[in-house]
Amino acid sequence: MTKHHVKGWQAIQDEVLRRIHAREWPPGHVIPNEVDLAQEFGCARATVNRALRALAEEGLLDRRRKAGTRVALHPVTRATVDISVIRQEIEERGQHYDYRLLACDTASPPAPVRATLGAGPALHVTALHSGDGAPYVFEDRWISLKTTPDARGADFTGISANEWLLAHAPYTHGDIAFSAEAASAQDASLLNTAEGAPLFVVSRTTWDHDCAVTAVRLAYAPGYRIHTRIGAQSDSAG
Amino acid sequence: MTKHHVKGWQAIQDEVLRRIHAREWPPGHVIPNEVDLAQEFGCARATVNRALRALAEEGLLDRRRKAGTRVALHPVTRATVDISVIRQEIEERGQHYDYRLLACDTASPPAPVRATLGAGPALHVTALHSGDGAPYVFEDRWISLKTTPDARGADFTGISANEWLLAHAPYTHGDIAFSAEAASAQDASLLNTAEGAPLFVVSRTTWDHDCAVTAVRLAYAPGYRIHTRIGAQSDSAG
DNA sequence: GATGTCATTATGTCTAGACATAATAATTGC
DNA sequence: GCAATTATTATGTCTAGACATAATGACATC
Repeated sequence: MTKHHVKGWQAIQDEVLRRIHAREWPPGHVIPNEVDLAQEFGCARATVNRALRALAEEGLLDRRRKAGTRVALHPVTRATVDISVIRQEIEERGQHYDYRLLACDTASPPAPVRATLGAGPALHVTALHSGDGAPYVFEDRWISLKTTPDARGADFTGISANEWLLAHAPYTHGDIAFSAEAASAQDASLLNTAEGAPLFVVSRTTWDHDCAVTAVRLAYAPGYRIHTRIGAQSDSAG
Repeated sequence: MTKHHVKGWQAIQDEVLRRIHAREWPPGHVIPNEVDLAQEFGCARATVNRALRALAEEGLLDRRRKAGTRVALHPVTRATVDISVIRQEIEERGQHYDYRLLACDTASPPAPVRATLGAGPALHVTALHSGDGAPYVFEDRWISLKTTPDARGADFTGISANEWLLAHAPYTHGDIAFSAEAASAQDASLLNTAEGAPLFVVSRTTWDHDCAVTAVRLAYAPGYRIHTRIGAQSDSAG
């Protein structure tokens, strides 16, 4: 009813956020429709739509045609993790980046890799990325030579496979998994830790349409953690 | 120049994506401005804006006023991880959810927790969540009684602190870290594994404006992995 | 040469109105 | 009563035009 006459869709978002947070609109509550809100805020419906859509994308609101907009009942915490190039990741910590190629052979990948990468010939590249001389992450990668034949002639001593692929092999979608693994003998010796030590491992596979491009296992040195913030938005604590 | 006359902003997004992917617009390339693209696609500028803005939010395009829009040079892989309520997480795996409260005391939190949660009195809640009888995750939580005094009277035997807070304690923002830790003696006995075993650990702290609400450490049973897809969009493989 | 102003440019956002679409509610026919 | 049809409703999207804003480049000034 009150005309707030705020300016911009962000101000509307803030006000909606405030009401959710203040439990004026508790979880599950159906909020007024866009036309009513537009009138209340003294703006066009498109502006309200912009604000509500953004909140829905963040998982805070559930929107369904005809049914209306309601405050999310199971506010799924949506954490966005930015994964950059390893060199960049190390340099952002203010450390000197160092890279060492360990091996690079054409081989037939083991069964678990072959399951995702396909049966064709593949390039097996292993490398160690270091920060200020200390081992940072061990990269164990398989590149499909069927999808990316150019990789055969690439020289991974100067540029990491990580970055070479960035520049030469596009992909359409991928698949990431985070897990904790016990360090193998190889992991341990490379990362300068004990066998069996808990390592943070990122496993990634990328596809170009239907063809798998590369599968990589990144084993980080002990102490590594991925850190991210959730929301300047609101939900409920859980 | 060619009029494609596609329908909808998603079709425009697809076409832009195709050009990026086909290296017609390589990384770093400045793409035509919105007005020109709108003319090419035979639509309003707002529609082009919608498509490009979505791609920029995904990290694929860099947009700056006046400078124009260019294909991202360092395509940061942006993985969004959805973290739901533990009960839901287990039930989605088709398992029977079981919850057991281990302890619930008012105490002064240890230094590392106190650093984030503040010096006031806090409730220490520990619990074990299981799926089909097998231990799934060990929850070790501190709740600030200054921020959430109601927690003192709550009964966490029937409902987990995880879910109680969802319903009673709103938050504005938070902080998540994923790491790999060696199982402590307590972790090991509860999760039915060996001491020193690699565990996937999620550490989360949430705030309500300036006041910390709760800090929790979730130690998952061995084998746990967080899994997510990246992009139906395009980038480069890395 | 260094600095400050102004015009230009591309994106950012807003408006008012329109049609599309999906899901629900009401109504009709059997 | 039950099923099929129709109306209603709220969101989804698009349009054409407008002004705002930030960054750049050109020009003028010191």
